[in-house]
Amino acid sequence: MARPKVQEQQRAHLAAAARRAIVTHGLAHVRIRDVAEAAGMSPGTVTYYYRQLDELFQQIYEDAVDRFHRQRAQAMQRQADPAGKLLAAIDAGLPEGQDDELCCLLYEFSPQARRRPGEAALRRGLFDQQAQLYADLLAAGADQGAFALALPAAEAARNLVALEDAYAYHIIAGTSVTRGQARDYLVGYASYATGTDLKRRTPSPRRADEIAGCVADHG
Amino acid sequence: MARPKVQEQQRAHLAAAARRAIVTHGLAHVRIRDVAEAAGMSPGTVTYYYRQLDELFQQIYEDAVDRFHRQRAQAMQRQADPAGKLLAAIDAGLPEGQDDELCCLLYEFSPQARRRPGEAALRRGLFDQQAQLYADLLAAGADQGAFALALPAAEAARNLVALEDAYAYHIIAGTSVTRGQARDYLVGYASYATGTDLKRRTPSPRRADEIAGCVADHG
Amino acid sequence: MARPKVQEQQRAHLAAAARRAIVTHGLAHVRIRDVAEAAGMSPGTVTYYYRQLDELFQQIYEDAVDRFHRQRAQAMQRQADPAGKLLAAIDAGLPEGQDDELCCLLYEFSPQARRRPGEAALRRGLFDQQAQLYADLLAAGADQGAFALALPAAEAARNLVALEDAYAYHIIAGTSVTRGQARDYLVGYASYATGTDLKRRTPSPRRADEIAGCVADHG
Amino acid sequence: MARPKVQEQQRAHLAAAARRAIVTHGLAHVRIRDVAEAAGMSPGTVTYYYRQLDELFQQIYEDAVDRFHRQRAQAMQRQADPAGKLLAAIDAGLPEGQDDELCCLLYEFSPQARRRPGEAALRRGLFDQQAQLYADLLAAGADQGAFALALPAAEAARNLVALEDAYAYHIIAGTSVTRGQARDYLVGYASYATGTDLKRRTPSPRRADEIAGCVADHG
DNA sequence: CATGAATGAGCATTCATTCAT
DNA sequence: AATGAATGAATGCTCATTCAT
Repeated sequence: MARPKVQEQQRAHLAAAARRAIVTHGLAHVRIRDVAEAAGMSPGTVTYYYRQLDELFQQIYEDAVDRFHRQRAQAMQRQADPAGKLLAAIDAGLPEGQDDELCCLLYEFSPQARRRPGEAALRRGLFDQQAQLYADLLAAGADQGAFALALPAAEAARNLVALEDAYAYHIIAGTSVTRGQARDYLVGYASYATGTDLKRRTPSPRRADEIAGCVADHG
Repeated sequence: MARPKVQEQQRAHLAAAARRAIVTHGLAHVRIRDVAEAAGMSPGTVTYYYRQLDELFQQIYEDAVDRFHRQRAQAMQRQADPAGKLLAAIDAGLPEGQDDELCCLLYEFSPQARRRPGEAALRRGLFDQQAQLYADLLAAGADQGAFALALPAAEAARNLVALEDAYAYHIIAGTSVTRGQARDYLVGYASYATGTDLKRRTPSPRRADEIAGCVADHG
Repeated sequence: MARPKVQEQQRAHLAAAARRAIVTHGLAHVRIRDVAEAAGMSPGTVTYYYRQLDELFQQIYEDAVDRFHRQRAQAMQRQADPAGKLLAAIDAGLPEGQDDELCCLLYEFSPQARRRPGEAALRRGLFDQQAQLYADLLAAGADQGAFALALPAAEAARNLVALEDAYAYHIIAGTSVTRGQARDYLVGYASYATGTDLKRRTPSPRRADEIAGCVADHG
Repeated sequence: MARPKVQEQQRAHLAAAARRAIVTHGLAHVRIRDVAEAAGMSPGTVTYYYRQLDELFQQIYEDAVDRFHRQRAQAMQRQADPAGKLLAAIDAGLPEGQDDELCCLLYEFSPQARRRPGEAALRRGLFDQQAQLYADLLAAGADQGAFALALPAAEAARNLVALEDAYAYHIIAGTSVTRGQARDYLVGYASYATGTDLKRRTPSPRRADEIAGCVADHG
C-alpha cells in the first residue's frame, strides 16, 4: 500500500466514470474527455492518473469479468437447495435491462477477443468459470437426487451459459427477446436438463444491494 | 466517347476490401487507409466511391445480415427431408473457423446495436428471420410426422438460434468451445427438441463453392 | 479564328454557367463541380476547356465590367434629350433586383481589387468610365442649356456613380434600401445637380431585350 | 492549484490575428495556418480556442460592425456644434488609407450578405445605424437653426452614408478616388444638404489614439 | 471531343499528450 | 494534486488535376 489512499480513491472514481463513459459512448468511441466529463474532472487529470488509457480499460475489463462471476457465485450461495441455486444463477446471469452496466461492458469488449490474446483468455476463463458453476451445481443436485440429468452436466452447463450469453445480448441491444422471455426459455431448458419443473418456483429476484454494488464506485 | 462506367464493380471490390480490413483491424480501428491498402488503391479512391465511410460500413453490415440469412436458407433448400434441413441449418449457422468473415463481421457490428437504432432493427430482423426459418422447419416436420416437438416450435427455434449465436462467438474468438463441440451441442439440443436422434445422420458440410463465393471479390 | 467554332461555343456556354455558379455559391466558394453542374457537363470537361479556373473567372470579370458599361452607354444613346439620357443612365446603373447577375458578379469580385493589381485597375477603369459618361452628359446638357449645374460636372458625376454603387449593393444584398427608394434618391440628387426637376418625367424602364442580353449565353 | 484562465485574453489575441490575416489574405482564402502564423501560435491552438473557424469569423464581423458604429458615435460626441459633429462623422466614416483594417474587414464580408441571412441583417443594421446618426444630427441641427435642410433628413442621411460607403471602397481598393477627394465630395454634399458652408471649417482629423485602439491587440 | 476514374495535395478538425503553474 | 494551455500527430474529407479510354 505504497500509494497514498487518496490516489486509490481517485483511480477508483475514474474507473467508475470510465465504465459509464464506455457504456454511453461505446468502447470504440470513448475519448479521454468523455471519461473526464463523467468523472467531473479535467482531461488532464485522467492522464495524470492513467498514463495510458488502455491500462484503465484493461483493468475495467478484468474487474468486470471478475465481478460478473463473483456476483453470480454469491447469488447461488444465498440459496439452500439445488433448484433455488439454479434459478438464482439464471437470474444473476441475465442483465437487469437495457442499461445493465456490467453486461454492457462485457459486450463492448467482446469483439477485441479475436485480436487480443489476453482478452481472449479472459473471455475463455469467464465462460469456463460460469460453466463450471453450473456443472458443479448440476452434479451436486444429481448426487443429492434433486436433479435427474437429461444430458451430461458439462454439456448442459455450457448450453445454459450459451443461452444466457445470447439472450443477454438481445436484452441489452433491445431486439426481439425480452428479459422475461429469456428467463422463461432458460428456466425451461434448465427444467429439461435437470428433469425437474423449475417453473413453478417463485422467482428469486436479484437483491437491491447487489444491483447497487454492481455500478458502485469502489472508492 | 466517354469512359465506360465501372462504378458498381469498383464499389463491390472496395466493399470486399473493407470487409477484410474490418476483420483484420476491427471495426473500431479501421481507417480509410486500411481499406485502401486492402483494395490496392489510394485512400482518395476510397472516398471517391464512398463519400462517407459510414455509408460503406452500413452497406457492409446490411449485406452481411442479408447474406447470412440467404446462405442458410439456400443450404436448407438443398436438403429434402426435415432432419436433413435441420442439420444443414445448423451447419450453415456456425462459422467455418476462427476467420469466418461473415460471422466476424456480424460480431464486429454487434456492440453498435445498443446505440444505433437502425442497426438494432437490423440485428433484430436477423434474429427473427433465423428463428422463423427454424420455427417453420420444426412446424413442417411436426406436421409431416418427422418431428415430435418437445416444446413450442417458436421457443425451440429461438433457443437454437441463441445457442448458435453464442457458440459462434466462441469459435471466432478462439475460446473454449470448438466448432465440433458446438455442432454436437446444437445437434443434441435439436434432437431433444424434435424428439429424433439426429446424431446418427451424416453431417452435411457446407459446400466449398459456397464458402468461396461468400468472401469472393466480385471485381 | 484558329479555334473551331464549336470550341468557342462551349467556352461561352461554360462562361455563362460559371457566372450562374458564382452568383449562386459566391466567388469564394465556387468549385469546378458547381460550374460543371450549372453547365450540365462533367467536371473533367470544365478543365478541358479552361486549364486554370482563374483564367475563366478573370475573363468573366472583364466581360462583366465591359458589359456593364456598354449596356449603360447604349441605354443612354436610345434617349434623345439630356434629361432622358440621365434617367436612362440611372436606371441602367441600378440592379433589376436581388438576383441581377451582372451586379452580383461585380460585387463578388470587388474584395479582390485590394490584392490583385489587375483587378484594381479594372475596377478603377469601370468607375472612371461610368463617371465620364455622366460627366459628358452633364457638360453637354449644360452646353445645350438643359442643365444648370449646381457643382462641377466631374464631381456631380462621381457622386452619382458612388450613390449608384452603394445603393446597388443594398438592393442585391437585400438590406434596407429598395430599388424604388434608391432610384428616387438618385433622381433627387441628379435633379439638384442639374438644376432640373427630373422627378416629373416618366421613368424609362430598362428594355426587355437588354435584360435578356444581360444574362444571355454568348454562344 | 490549477492554471489560471487566460482564455479571454487569448481569444482576443487570436481575433486580432485573424483580422490581420483576413485583411492580408482575403476572407475567401484565409486558412487556419494564416491565423496561427499571424498570432505566433500553432494551428492547433487556434482550434483550441475556436472549435469552428466560422465562429471566429462571425465574431470578428459582429465586432467590426459594432466598433465602426461606436467609433463614429464617439467622434461625434466629442464635437459641440452640429457642423463640427457633421464633419467628425464624415471623417470617422472614411478609411484612414488603403490599409484601414476596420473598413477592409467590412468589405471582405460584404459579398456574403447576399447568401447569409444573418450577415445581411447585420449589414442592414449597420447602414440603418449610420443613417440614423446622420438623420438625428441633421434634425437636431435644423431645430437649433444651424442647418437649413435642402431635403428630408432621412434622405440626406442615407445619401451621406451611401457616398461614404462607395468612396470608402475606392480608398481601400486604391482606385480613382483619394481620401482627400472623397472627403471634399462628402463635405460638399453635406454643405448642400444642410445649407451651410462646411468647407471653411478646419478639418477635425481622427485622433491618433483612436486609430491605434482600432487595430490594437488587446492581449 | 468528352468524361469517368483515379490520385494526391491541402485542409479543418479531433484528440492524446506534454507541461507550466 | 490538479488543470488549463498548448501542441502536433493522425485522420477524414474536399477538390483540382491528370489520364486512359
